[in-house]
Amino acid sequence: MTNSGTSTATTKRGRGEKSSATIYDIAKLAGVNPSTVSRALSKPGRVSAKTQKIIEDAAAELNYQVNPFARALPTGRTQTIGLIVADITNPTFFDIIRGAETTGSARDYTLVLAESAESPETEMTAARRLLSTVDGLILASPRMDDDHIRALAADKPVAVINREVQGVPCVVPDVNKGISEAVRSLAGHGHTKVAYVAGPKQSWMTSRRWDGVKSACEWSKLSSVRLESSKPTVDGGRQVARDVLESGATAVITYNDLLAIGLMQELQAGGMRVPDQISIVGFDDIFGADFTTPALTTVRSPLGECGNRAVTILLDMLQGHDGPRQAVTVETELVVRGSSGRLLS
Amino acid sequence: MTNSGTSTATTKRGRGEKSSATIYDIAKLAGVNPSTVSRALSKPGRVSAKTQKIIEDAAAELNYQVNPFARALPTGRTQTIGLIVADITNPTFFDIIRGAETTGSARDYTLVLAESAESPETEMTAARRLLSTVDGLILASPRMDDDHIRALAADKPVAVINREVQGVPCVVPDVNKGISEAVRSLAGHGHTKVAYVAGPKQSWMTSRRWDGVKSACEWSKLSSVRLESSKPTVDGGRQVARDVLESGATAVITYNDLLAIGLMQELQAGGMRVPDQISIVGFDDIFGADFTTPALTTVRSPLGECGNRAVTILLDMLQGHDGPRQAVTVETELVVRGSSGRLLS
DNA sequence: CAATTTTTGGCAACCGGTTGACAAAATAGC
DNA sequence: GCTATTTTGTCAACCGGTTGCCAAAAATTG
Repeated sequence: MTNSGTSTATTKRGRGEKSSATIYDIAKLAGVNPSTVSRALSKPGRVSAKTQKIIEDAAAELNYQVNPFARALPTGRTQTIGLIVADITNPTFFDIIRGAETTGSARDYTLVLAESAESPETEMTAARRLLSTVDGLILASPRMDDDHIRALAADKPVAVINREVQGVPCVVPDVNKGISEAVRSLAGHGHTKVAYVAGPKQSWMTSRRWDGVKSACEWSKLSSVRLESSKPTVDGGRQVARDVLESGATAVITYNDLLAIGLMQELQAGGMRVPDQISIVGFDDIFGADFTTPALTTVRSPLGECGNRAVTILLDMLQGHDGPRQAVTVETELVVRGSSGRLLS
Repeated sequence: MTNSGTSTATTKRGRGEKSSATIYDIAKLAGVNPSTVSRALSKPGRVSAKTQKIIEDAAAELNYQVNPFARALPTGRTQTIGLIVADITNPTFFDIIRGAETTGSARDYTLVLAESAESPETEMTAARRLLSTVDGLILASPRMDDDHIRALAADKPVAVINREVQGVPCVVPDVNKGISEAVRSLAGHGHTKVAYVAGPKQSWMTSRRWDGVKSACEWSKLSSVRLESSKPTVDGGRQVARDVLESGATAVITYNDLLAIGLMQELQAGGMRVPDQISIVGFDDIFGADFTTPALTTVRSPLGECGNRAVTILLDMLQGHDGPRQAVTVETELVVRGSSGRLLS
């Protein structure tokens, strides 16, 4: 039925767009059927070596590039992966994006980025929209609930970073290792009371980290207290400074680095000497964590590896392998800088 | 790639993929021809009001979502924009990305992100690859040469941020305004010699900023000297500290904030008091610029607006309007923080 | 009321690939 | 040399939309 091999090369194709070579052009140049060209380009081996060479040479001569839409239509595949992050300007996601992009590129996949702006509704909308054009989806610190995530995973392969969801492959930093190191370090410096400044209420990682802090303090026989913050930002850290002082804690572990930085700035502005009078430990080791004076001690999450592993899992699933049954964990580690140390008064 | 789509879901449509409604399903339910459905959905008005309603109701009942590949094939349109940045983890690009994404979303476009890793070759490869799937492309601080950029623009609409390219629409911060404010401020504080720490040699903006610094210093009768850095990073700033001291300058303007931050850290580690003994001014007001002690004085580029304007220009071009003949400029402004001030010794 | 014009929905070709089915050509086995 | 099997290229239907062309129906005009 389709007999477009008769239409001329340079006009009327791709209506209104600049024309470029198609498999029909290659077929004409190589003297074979377009289906043979398609097979040669997407299933080498199904075509003889001699024919394969003729077609490859013709494709090179015509500077042929496959039209991804035309290929996606019959196959449903687009060689793209979607990645949704909670906040595109939150540096926690930089290395996740970087790791995902690097691994995807290595396997000829393009990354499409979107953000949820911390809203479960916006996140779901973005996810549904992306799912129609990508092969698989990664959700980094997703805000929607587990059922919604599983519903998405029923459509196409989904991987989650920074949260465990039953039935969906996940990559999660093992926060307990880094927290244990942090608490051990603080105990060794003579601290006896640790405050934990929490993150967003709907964040799975907020309570995970609090659980880790509590457990580690119990182990090291330190007392611990949880303080709420209004938002996981520098400003949120500033706002919680009074609560921290009133808590009587001499060491603070925050939900993320931004809170730690804001807290440090506010305490220093009030005359507190860090770490002489209070030690501060952040989380994630984000970009800018070492800009402060003193530089921030923090629990580093290997976020690049999170991105890397999530993409690897996704692409394996796209190739027919089952996703891992249990969450893949990556290790955190304490990065000691100047903001934590021995109490001097 | 392996053919994992061997299992069928419910019917033989979308081979191997989960089926969903198409215009053929709507046509059957509404009792009209598929072409009528297509017209109703993409050209309301070309169909009678009565038929339009029947079709819209049927589409809603079937939870119909247009397949973007199928639509892209005959029209060449995908409702996506590509954005290539030089370094995805360089905070200069965060607000560009944010501004672009926000404006794109508002007009129903998806943003596809890629990076050039500061390499003209990688950038060209990414650009060629993106151009086959997006409607238009934005290059932020591109590293490829002008001819290559114009070649891309010959294929599809292209807009450039942070650089002027003849024949291609550009959005460029007017660095001279911010630089003039910075130099005026330094002159007012009694400084007489300003060092400029340059950025990447192939960066168009490097020399633009140097020209601005030179001119502003001449105007204010300050002497100026240009120092090279090995890379536009915190480490690059550290490495140039000795050169800065040897130059005898009492004020420094750097190519970007990262250089300023590294420089400040190294000078402070060597016992210099900022700003009492040397003033430091950065550029762009990136994320983390106010983490330092003292917080960094910097020339803010309205990067979000750059992203915003570039998308607006691109989408206007996609709707048939000509791009602006001259570069669109956005104003920079000096943000005075603690790292610049009066000399005290 | 008839002729003319406009509106509207259907037909089918097309976008650029993929792929099952088929038959011709090539190869292997007896 | 003949038969059976395998290899290989072609045919054409398909993926899910779009749209030029056409004719029937509806509306308008004289």
